[in-house]
This record gives sequence, structure tokens and C-alpha cells, in this order.
Amino acid sequence: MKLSALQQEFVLHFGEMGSRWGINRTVGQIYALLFLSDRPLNAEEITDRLGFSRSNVSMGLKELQSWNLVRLQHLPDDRRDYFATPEDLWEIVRILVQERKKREIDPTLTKLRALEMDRPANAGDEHAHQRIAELRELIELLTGWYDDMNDLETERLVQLLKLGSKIQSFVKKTGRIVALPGQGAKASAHTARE
Amino acid sequence: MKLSALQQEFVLHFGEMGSRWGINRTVGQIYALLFLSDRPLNAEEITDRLGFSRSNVSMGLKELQSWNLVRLQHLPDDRRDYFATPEDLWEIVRILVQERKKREIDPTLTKLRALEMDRPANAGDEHAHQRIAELRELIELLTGWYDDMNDLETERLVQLLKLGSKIQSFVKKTGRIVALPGQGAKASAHTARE
DNA sequence: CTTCAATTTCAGAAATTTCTGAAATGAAGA
DNA sequence: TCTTCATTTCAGAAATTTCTGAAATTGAAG
Repeated sequence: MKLSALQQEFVLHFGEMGSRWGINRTVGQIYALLFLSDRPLNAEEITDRLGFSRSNVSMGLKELQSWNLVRLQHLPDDRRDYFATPEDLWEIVRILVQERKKREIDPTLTKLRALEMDRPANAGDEHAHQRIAELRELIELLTGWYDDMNDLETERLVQLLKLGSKIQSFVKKTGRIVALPGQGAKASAHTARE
Repeated sequence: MKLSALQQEFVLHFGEMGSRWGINRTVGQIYALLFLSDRPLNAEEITDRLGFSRSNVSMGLKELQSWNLVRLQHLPDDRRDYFATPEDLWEIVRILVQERKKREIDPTLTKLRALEMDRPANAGDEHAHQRIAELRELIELLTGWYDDMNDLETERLVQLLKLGSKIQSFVKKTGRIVALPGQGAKASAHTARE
């Protein structure tokens, strides 16, 4: 592995964490390498630096592309594919959350809705039906909130995150927003509910 | 599998999703079964209903306990262990987020801090050092915000989630909170920063 | 059309994870 | 203490995932 001490440690750590993040060691290491790199790398370079097979690198890159976590680009007078991660870390966070939601939450939400609709299947199982409805509602609240936050510009999002729970000073116990003169709260798609 | 049609579909779905959620099929199914059940179940009952081996159920329950996702309880005049999920779905969400943070984020944050400290290791790799610092800062912002939100009572948390991005009406472009008469925004541990 | 470098595919090997049955451990009551 | 029932442990079997090298495909340039 032809890497600086810093790169090496970082890459190995991402490899180990990979399994907890739902990707494998190889994919984690490739991502880590690209993340630290100050320029796009081609598959050959990745193979050299990480020391696994060319085909494994090819598959790993394909998986990273399916997650939208790396971007393909080309250099002048070079027909090889080069790969890079987005410069902007907030863009990475957004992609990550979006993709995990798509894979880990959306299918379940769809399934829960289908189960609730399926009257014959849940006749005579009132408690289970109730629990499923509750779970569906909770997930809808969370994903609705996520959609709302995701529409914010990064700068605005960061402001809100920095405020943390201080923000609650503006919400009355009733759930009503404290109105401010000349600055009414605009309704958003999500918050229009309930 | 001795389950109602509704239970069966739900259980099978959780089994399939298990791998995406970082648990295995067995564990996903056991959890799903307990989640829908209107009373605690013992290992024998789980074995009967899901049809895998008693030892597998035992290991699955142990894993769920290590995640704090199921609770052990006892019934009068019965020395078997009974298991149940929390009634309150918000408690489940909190546990889930906390445990995933512990397993998927905290180790990386610790590692990033260590790498930043390790001056000899990152000498002469300015770009990588910079990227690691940025990543560490971003994770600290997010986990700080999480700590803050986690301190809120559930009712308050739900209010904020329902508000969604409407809340931003109270944050000026500068990041300052719009002050309200007689209701100053209290600083919290997290938001005191920056 | 042919060549050639780059990339992808894929069948099987290697590694890892999951699952089982049997044996060991634990703990309450006789 | 001994008995009995519940639970856990654990070594190996089964299943799944990851990884590789070789072959196939792609596509740009002559």
C-alpha cells in the first residue's frame, strides 16, 4: 500500500467501518482514498495504492457510483476514467442521507402502507394493525421533516443545526409558532399537515 | 410459521430488510414478531412461530438486547424469560439513533480526532489533513445537534418535527435568533459553541 | 475493419457470516 | 444435595458474500 501514514490509517479505518455502514471493506477503502485525494484517480492508481485486484476495484467503483458517492470525470488527452468525491462535504451528507433513506426506509414505508390497505389480511389482528399504523405515521413524520430540511440551502441548514434546541424557545407548548411582526411563517408542503 | 397473514408479511419484510439495517434475517424477524405482539413472548414461543432453531433464537435475542431493542421481563410463577419491545415508538427511535451513532459514528469521530493530533503522521499531506479536519467538524456539528435534540421531551421534539422548515422564519440571515420579549433563548451545551 | 488500451463480466475460490444440534451451564424447587 | 427445566455456548455445517484471474466487451484511433 503506497500511502502516507495519515492516508493509510484513514483508509484502513474506513475499510473496517465499512461493514457497519452497509458496504464492504474494499468499497470503504476506495471511498476513503478518493475522499482524501487532491485530484481524481483512475482505477489503475487505486489498484496500485490499495493492492487488491483490478476487477475488485472496478466492482467497488460501480457500487460507489450506484450510491452517487463518486463522480466520473475525464482528463484531456487521456481516455481512462477518473473518479472523485464531491468537494463539498454537505453535498456528501445530503447524498448519504438520501441514499440510505431510499434503501433502508422507503421500501418499509411502502410495505407498511400496503399492509394497512390490505383489509382481509389484517382482520382479527387489531393490535398488530394498530402498531403498524403507528409506525407508518411516525416514519411519515420523520421523512416529511427530512424532505423539508433537505429543501433548505446549506447555509440555512447549518444555522439551524447550530441553534440546536435553542430553537424551541419559539414554539409554544400548544405547538403554535410565536408570531413575529411583519415576518409571518410560510407554510411548507410538509408542515401544512395536521 | 404460525402467524396471521398480516404478521407473516411484516415479519418476512423485516427479515429481508435486516441486511440493509445491519442485522441479519433472524434478528429482524424476531424483532418484528415482538414488535407486533400484544404481550411479551418467551424464546420457545418465538422458536415455534418463526421456525428456526432454539439456539439461533437465543443468539438473536442476545443481539437485540445488546442493541437495547428488546426488554427482558418475567411473569409470575413462570421462570422463563419473556421479551418485549418498548410500547412507545419514540423510545424505540431514540434507542435506534443512539445505538447507530455509537456503532457507526463515534468510532470514526474518535479516529479522526486522533489522526488530527498525530502531527508526525500527517506532516507533508496538507490536503488530506484539511479534509479530515473538515469531516471532523461536520460530524461534531451533527452529533452536537443530535445531543441537543435528544434532550428534548418527546412532545417538544414532535412539535419541532411538525414545524419542519417553517422554523427558519425565526433565524435571521446572520444566524442570529430573533429575540422575543420576556422569553430569552437559553444557551445549551451544544449551541454555546461558535 | 483492425488494433489496442481500458473496463466489465463472470465462474469459481476464498473468506466470512449465519445457523444448528449437542453439550455445558445455571438456577429454582424438592 | 439432587432433579429438572431454561438458557447459553460452541464446533462444525450451510449459506452467503467477497474477491480474483481470465475472458469478453467496449470504444477510440488508425
